[in-house]
Amino acid sequence: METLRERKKQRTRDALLRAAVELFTTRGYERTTVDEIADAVDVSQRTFFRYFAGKEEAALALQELAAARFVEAVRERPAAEAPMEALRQAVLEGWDTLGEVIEAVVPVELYLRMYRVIESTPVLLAAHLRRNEEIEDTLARVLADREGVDVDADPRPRLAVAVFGGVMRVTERRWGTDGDLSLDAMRGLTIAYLEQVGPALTQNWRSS
Amino acid sequence: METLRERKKQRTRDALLRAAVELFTTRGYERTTVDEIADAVDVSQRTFFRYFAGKEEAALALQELAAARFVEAVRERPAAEAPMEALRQAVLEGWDTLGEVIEAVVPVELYLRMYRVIESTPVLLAAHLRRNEEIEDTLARVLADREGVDVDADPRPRLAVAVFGGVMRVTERRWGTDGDLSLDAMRGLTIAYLEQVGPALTQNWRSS
DNA sequence: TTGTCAATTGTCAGACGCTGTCATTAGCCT
DNA sequence: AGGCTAATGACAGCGTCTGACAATTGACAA
Repeated sequence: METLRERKKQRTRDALLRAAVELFTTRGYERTTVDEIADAVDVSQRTFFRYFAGKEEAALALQELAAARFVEAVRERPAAEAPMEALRQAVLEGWDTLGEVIEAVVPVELYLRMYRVIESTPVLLAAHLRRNEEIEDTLARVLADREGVDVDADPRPRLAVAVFGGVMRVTERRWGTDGDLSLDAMRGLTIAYLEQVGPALTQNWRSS
Repeated sequence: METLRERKKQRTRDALLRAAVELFTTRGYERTTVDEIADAVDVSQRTFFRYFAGKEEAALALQELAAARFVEAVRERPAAEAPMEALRQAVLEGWDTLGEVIEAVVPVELYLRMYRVIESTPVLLAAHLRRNEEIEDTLARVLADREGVDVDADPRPRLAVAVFGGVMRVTERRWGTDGDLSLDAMRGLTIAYLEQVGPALTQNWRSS
């Protein structure tokens, strides 16, 4: 069982995260100060920085949950599966179960709106993309392990993951731009776009 | 002919950029303050911010030159060329002629060292990746125009560019990690990695 | 040449993110 | 209960960046 101190810390962190996301999605990221977040939870500004390395980290914390889940899903895919297929299945699985994970902290509604804030805030988008690269690095190692190749000598794991990541980014952006901001819509786009990668690279666009 | 005022402005900007890159590559990005850059050129801190939107912009200005050149090269590719081939040729052409463009502002040596600074400085890497995405957006439009498809309705231009961009990023990172930090080495890696994309996506990695 | 106008710059003040330090508070454990 | 340690608050300070205003300097016409 958890100690009182740990429970208190968890509650403070959750409260800070909730307040931050709430403010970011209403007032906007840049127009929200750390002081406002801290005040909303009634702690000092210094305490905020003890729970989050910076304002950015609070803004990306929810995405981090989704990402961690995705990496886990890839790790648990059967080894017999081809690399790209494992990534595909893992990401689809992720969209299906994401709701539960997020809902434990904030309403899914907020998660979806936070996504748009990230996409429309240059500094957040930049941080998000950098984080994506770190995740791709992890995934490349996972795939290399599965296939028994050396990730430093063989470029194929990194190439495959980079291509997959690129497609997912295009999907993500399209999703954020379209009107339908739901996990179901994301699922559909993911499937459709992954199917079109082959044709986009090899076929003649004009003849279709 | 240029007016005196314009020449002076250009000289100030060049001097600031040179001083900034010089300091970034020696002392490091984070450990260099805007005041130091401004002092090195003997202007006020405020003036620095009139020439550059922020410290970041000064750090990425050289990369911006290279990127602009690349986009131009794609625009000038013959329309008959397949999309991916046009990108491939343009980027190779870019590596060949990059030296001249850079040398007009700073020694190429500094450009190459600045690349490593970007790669190893989280906030700069993040900004670099975001800028890459903007460029990919531009390229998608260029390709869509060439092929006569609608960039908003047809996902293939964005997918193709994203895949290409992903491969280039892997190449770039490998280049920065390897010892040989020359434009020739970059050229070689680019060719090799682009050749391996197909195999990485379709073939079985274990059997080769 | 000189006076007027506009552009460039310096100075100052201040917001905001973030960090180090130290005293204070509050939970933990014997 | 009382000592130990972790968490917090309060304060001071650094660095990036912005707004406002005054001073300077180049452009251009009378």
